[in-house]
Amino acid sequence: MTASGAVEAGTTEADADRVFAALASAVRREVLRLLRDGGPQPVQALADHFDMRRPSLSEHLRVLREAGLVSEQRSGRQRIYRLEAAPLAEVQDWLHPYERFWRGRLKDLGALLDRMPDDDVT
Amino acid sequence: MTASGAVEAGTTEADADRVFAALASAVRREVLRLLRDGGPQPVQALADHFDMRRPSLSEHLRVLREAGLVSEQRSGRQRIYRLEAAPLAEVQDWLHPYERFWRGRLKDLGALLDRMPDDDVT
DNA sequence: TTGACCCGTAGGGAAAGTCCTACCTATTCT
DNA sequence: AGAATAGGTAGGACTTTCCCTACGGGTCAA
Repeated sequence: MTASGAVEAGTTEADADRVFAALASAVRREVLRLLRDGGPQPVQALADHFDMRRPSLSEHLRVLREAGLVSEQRSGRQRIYRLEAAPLAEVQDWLHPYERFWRGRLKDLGALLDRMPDDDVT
Repeated sequence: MTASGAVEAGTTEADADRVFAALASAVRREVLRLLRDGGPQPVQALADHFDMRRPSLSEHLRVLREAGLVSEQRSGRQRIYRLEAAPLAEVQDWLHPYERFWRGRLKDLGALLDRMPDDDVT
């Protein structure tokens, strides 16, 4: 009921924790970029881009997998990793309510309204 | 040249690390939501929403501050915290190149193209 | 000035993250 | 079958995070 369901509207806070934590690493973001620009790839092809032992990269891949950001498909003795962007779509959804804070001049209106709850701050 | 510059186009990987890491905590995301919906507030008002000692919340606020997600303004013996959404705008920018992976049927086209770089995966 | 209040910092302990070096399984080639 | 290849797991060292209890500095009210 967590990954195979149809729509799965409910994203828990723990899910969001995992996704943001997974993104909080330059190595893992680079892995996602490689999968985005280079398509699905086996581990070795990804590892070539990093100055790091393969077991360490394996752990990064595990973090990405548990966040739902990549999936693996076994093919012979290789594991093909593929980008799974659904969690990123949820990040974008999470972002929406904040948009008015940086969208053009609307920001000024928003900031003005936000200043009202307090009495005066000089 | 890091926080007060005009446009500051260059966002380093370390900056992104800090922003995503800051967002990887339900407590800190809730702080952002409180500032978004309730406007700028002093620490005590924020602390009332959490089952946590205030010094701990202070550390969370420091993490958010160092990520540029909030700013503080001293007012008497209070510190008014305000949402700073600029880093969130950069998160959205980071997200853009991934959009085609979840946008409608375009996803299928993208997935098809992504499958080509490899020879055969059966 | 004394005391109450707001809030940050210091330091400690438990847990988690990140890298490493072995080591293991599964698959393919000869 | 035996060797080589692909890649995950185990366990250790080091660092970071996150919570806590003290404690210190600035501000306001009496």
